Amino acid sequence: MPASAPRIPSMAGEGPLSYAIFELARSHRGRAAAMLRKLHLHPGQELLLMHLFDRDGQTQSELLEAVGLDHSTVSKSLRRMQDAGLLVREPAQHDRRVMVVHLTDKGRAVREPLAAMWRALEEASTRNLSAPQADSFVHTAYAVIDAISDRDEPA
Amino acid sequence: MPASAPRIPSMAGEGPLSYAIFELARSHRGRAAAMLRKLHLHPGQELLLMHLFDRDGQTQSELLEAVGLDHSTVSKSLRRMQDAGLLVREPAQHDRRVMVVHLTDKGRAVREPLAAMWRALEEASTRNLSAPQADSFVHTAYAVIDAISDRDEPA
DNA sequence: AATGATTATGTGGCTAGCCAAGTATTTTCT
DNA sequence: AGAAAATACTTGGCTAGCCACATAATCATT
Repeated sequence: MPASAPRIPSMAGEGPLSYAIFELARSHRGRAAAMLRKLHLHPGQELLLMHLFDRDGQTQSELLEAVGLDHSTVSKSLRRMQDAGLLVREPAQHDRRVMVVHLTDKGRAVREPLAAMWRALEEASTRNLSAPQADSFVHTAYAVIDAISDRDEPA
Repeated sequence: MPASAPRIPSMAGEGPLSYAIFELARSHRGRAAAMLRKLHLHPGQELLLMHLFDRDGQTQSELLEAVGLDHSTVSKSLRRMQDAGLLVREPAQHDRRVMVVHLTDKGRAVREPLAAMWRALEEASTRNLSAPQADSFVHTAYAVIDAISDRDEPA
């Protein structure tokens, strides 16, 4: 029992849904991080790998657009993943600014274990949930994402 | 339109709920970070403040237990918050290991703006949601939290 | 063709967060 | 009392992630 249920500060009552998202994110990330560590991955790296599994040889820009993170974050993560032997970056021929990212054998080898991790994480997360309840949750989650990422400055 | 909807990698299909939590966490954190920046706070600091608003003069251990983060994280955050003039740390009289944390006037001044931020964040998050839908979402979120933070190693 | 803008990426600097190791003080145990 | 263990906190080291600035290469414009 490491998590030691955090106490809820009274100000959280100003935003019950927001606070719930907050706590959920922390729990979920912690759990995912523990599972990823067994695959020798750091949180966030699995996202890049998953996009490369879908299409190897993407440029850094394409990946960055796909994951939606800052380009500096992606740049640094990819460098560390290259250092770890998961992938290789090479400048493109027709445009020497562009870096093309290719998985290595070691990178490709993570595919099945990573898929298994997602299944295990999903199983753990939905343990207390009925199927419709999970569906509804996912649906609402995307509605919230739409609501808060729509425009930058609300007004 | 900064967010630029990230593409969903096919492996996310192994864990639709987990992936939704993932994306929701990122959107929500980004939005909260932007709002907190206007209060000159960094993400995570508001949690510590909120607990101090409930009870000033807590020890570092009590705070750490309350927020559920690593003690080193709390230690560093509190130091930076002290540097920023939000709070003061002083060793306790009866036990000189213990650091007692007190809000400064500047720290207390953040209370109302922070509460307003939570209300604004909640309003933005629930914009597309009916009240029962939001309630149900929160309920499910805590069910997921219970499920994944229950025990450390599932088996 | 040369200049200026745009694009693609890298670097530095900051905070959050974790783990592991270290220090200091108190408590416990022999 | 003295030694060992537990407690409270700090520090160092690492990655993620952001912003801001810098660099290089391509494209556009005159």
